[in-house]
Amino acid sequence: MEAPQIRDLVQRLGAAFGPMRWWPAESPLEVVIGAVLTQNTRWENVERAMGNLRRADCLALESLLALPEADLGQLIRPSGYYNIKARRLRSLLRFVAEHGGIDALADWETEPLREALLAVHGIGPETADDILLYAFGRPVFVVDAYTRRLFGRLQWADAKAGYESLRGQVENALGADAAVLNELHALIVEHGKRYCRPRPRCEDCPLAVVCTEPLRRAGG
DNA sequence: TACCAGGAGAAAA
DNA sequence: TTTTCTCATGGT
Repeated sequence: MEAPQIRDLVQRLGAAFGPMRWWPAESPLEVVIGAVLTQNTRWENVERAMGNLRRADCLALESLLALPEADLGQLIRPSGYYNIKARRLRSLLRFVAEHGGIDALADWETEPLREALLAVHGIGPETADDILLYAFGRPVFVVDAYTRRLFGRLQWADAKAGYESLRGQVENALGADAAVLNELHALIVEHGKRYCRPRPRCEDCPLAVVCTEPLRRAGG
């Protein structure tokens, strides 16, 4: 994977799809919530769960933490894994509350904040980086299933490449530019949704990437 | 019916 | 240390 290739990818996908303006949320707290709910789950199902929270007037830190875990689980049920996600979400929200809320965390340096997020139960590297990039505007790249699949098909990285390796390569190539890293990840997801899943449409793909390998879960 | 989705942690090997 | 299993709803 070379820097000019990655910059070219941003250019081509940007020309094909236009600006993405991610993350699809109304506030940093909604980014935090959505980052947990979208773990291994279609975004459409996350939206159903977010809708339930909104209708229950539970999109604020205090109201969410006031909910019993079982009740929270029922509200987020459409996003799947609802028992696990209710616990993870409460762990994350407690972390936010204990450190003074979203605005207070915004004052943290990126690396300490990343380490602290990773120490929260249920927050792995992808979820932490979603939060860093889309809630706090930090220059980190999010490596997700779409990214692994596309980079694999472009033969830029083998399927076993580690999360930090891929993240580092992209960040080194594009520099510490949150706006560009934001756009690239959003464009990769858009590409995946339009041309890879649920049904491959390689004939229309602006990257001319062909789905050669079976459509199995890539990496982990 | 079977498979899959913008992961992460626990358990098993 | 690495691999496998588990969690779960909703769409195709």
